[in-house]
Formats: sequence, structure tokens, C-alpha cells
Amino acid sequence: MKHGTILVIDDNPAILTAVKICLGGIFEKVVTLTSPDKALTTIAQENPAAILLDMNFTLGVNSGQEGMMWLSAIHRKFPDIPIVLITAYADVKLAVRALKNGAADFVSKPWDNDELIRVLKDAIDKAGEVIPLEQLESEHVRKALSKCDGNMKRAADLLGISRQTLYNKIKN
Amino acid sequence: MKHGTILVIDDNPAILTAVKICLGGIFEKVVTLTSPDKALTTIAQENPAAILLDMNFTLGVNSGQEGMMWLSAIHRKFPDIPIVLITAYADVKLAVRALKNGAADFVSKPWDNDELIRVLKDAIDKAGEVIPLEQLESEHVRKALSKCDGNMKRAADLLGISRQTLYNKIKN
DNA sequence: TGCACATTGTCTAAACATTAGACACACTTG
DNA sequence: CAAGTGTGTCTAATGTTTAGACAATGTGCA
Repeated sequence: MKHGTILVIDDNPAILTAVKICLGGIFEKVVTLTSPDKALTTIAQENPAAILLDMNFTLGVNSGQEGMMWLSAIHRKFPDIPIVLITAYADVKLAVRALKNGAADFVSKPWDNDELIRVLKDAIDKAGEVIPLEQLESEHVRKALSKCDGNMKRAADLLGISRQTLYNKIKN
Repeated sequence: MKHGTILVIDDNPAILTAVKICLGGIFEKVVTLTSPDKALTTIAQENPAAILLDMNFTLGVNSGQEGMMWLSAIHRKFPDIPIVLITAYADVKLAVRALKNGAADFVSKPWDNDELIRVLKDAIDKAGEVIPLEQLESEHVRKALSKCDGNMKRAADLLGISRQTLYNKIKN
């Protein structure tokens, strides 16, 4: 049994029921919403470990704009909660855009229950990873230096530290 | 005219020619390979600003395994160079897997020239962004605290710093 | 070639940050 | 209530960062 709450947002009550049954035995709590209107307040209250978000809410509008908007809004306000998108209108462009907009994963309807569970677990695990500050820093420093072709003065400027400090950081 | 070299890897010479013409007027230099075998050495020599990688090299094998392998290998060795994948067998699962494996973007054949150019430019721009160390640090600190529900002792442990230091960091 | 300019490696001394350790206090939880 | 854990605060030692300076080394270009 995985700890944490899952928030599921889909305008189709039948799907919500199906998902609830599918996830109910695996996750501590499954909260559902039939519309994303109250998503932000619900997230603030429930503090879910992950969010499963359908992309199509307005009848007849299946471009995914709606879901994309909510994805952005939720991700901006809660950048640490992984959001898994789900849609019936699988489309490569849409999937790519979703991932680039911060989605943790992208699942097509009809989904495989085991796959859905795996995807959510993975998303939660990945979101929970916190690396030491020192490691984060040294990776970033390497990136800055690579972008500046090894020019330490410019790299130090980009990083917002003094040249000498950068010098010391890469020494050790 | 955008600075930097683009490396294009595709087993179809006709496509390489087409891409070269399409990108030639926009980017400083376009280098092509018909097989990814020499990709790593070529990248080391040319230091490209971005890589355009086809996903299917073995005749009859179109699952994208080949391209995915090379994506991982290249991304591991050159994590700062954005890799745009391109494939004729557009598939949501494949695209999602590619992006999660470090691809900067995913384009389907037949592509739109302007879109390809835009995607490459975006990938290069995004890869070149370097934020100040302080900002990176404070974002990471917030993430750690959120994961630990505000428990400073555990967050400090995860971050590899002392409790007092974390205390000071969030004060200022 | 040689000049102007930028960058590096190195140093100093002052300012600042980080550390382990200590301590009273508040908070959960059995 | 008592044990356990976390917080806010302090100290003194240690380590890091800074601006500034300097000669030496590269780099672009006339």
C-alpha cells in the first residue's frame, strides 16, 4: 500500500468510478473531481502525492487546450506535485507539449490498469527525489562552464558568484 | 543567422540532403551522419549546439529501440546538448519515453521545415539558459522542505547541510 | 609582427557563512 | 505523564566568499 492521496479530475463519472476502484486498493486515498474548477483549492486541502488530469472537459472541444491550461495553472501553483495527463485523443504533438509544460507522464485512453498504477508510482517516486545541494550545484556549475566554453569569468557572472569562488569550486 | 553547428543523424541520405538545405541558411554549419556509430566522436569534435536524431536505423526495425539507445548514450555523455528526435512512426508512447529519456523535443515525419527550425532554435535557447546558483538553490530548498512537510531537520539531512544553515537560508 | 584587450592563476585581508555542540522550550504520542 | 522529536537560539572555531590587486598568458586584429 502506497502512502499519499491521488487526485483524479475527469468529467466522466463512470471513469472516475473505474479509476477509484483501480487505484483504491493501491493508494491511501483517492479524491475525485468532475471539473477542474475547484482543482486548486482541493489540491491545497488534500495535498495529493499525484494528480491524474483528463485533458477534455468542454463537450466537443477535444484539442486538449482545456487540459493544457489546467496543467499549466496547477503546475505553476504546485510545481512539486506530479501531474499525469490522460486523454482519449492520443496525439504526439499534444503529448510532447504536455510534457514540456511540466506533465510527469501522459497516458492514453483506454488505459491499462497496471500501467496506470506504475506510471503514478513512478511519478510520485521521481517527484520525491531530493539530491544534496552540493551535487545540484556542481552539476549546474559544469553546465554553466560548458555553455561558456570554459570561460570562467563569464560562467561566474551567469552563476551570480565571483570568479574566484567558481575557481575554488571546480578545484575541489 | 543562428550561431552553432547542428548535427543531423539519419540513415536516409535523401533526408540528410533535404534537412541540410532546410537548415543550411539558418544555422552556421550542418554536419550529417548516416549512422550513429560515430556519433560520440563526431559530437566531441564538432561540439554541436543541437542534435537531430532519427529513431530508426536497422531496416525493418521500427520500434525506435535503436534511436532510444543512442539518445540515452548521447545524452549521458553530453547532457548539455539538446537532442531532437525525429521519426516516421509517430507513437505517443515512444514520444513520451523519448522525452523522459532526455530528448529536448520530438518531431514526426514528414516535418514542416519552419516547425523544425523553430523546434531546434527553441531547444538551443532552452539548453543555453543558466540561472544563478542562488536561485537554483532556493528552489531546491523549497522542494526539499515541501517533501518533508516543513520538517527542517529531515530537509537539511536530504540537502546535505546542517539544520542551522537551512534555518538561515529560509530566513533570508 | 606587435599592440590592445581579456582572461587566468595567484595573493591578501575583511566580511560572511557554516559547523558541532549545547540548551530551554514546545509538540506529539503512547 | 514521560519519552521522543523538532524548534529557536546561542557560541566559538573553522571554512568560504568577496573585492581588489598583480604578473603572466592568450586572443583578435591591424
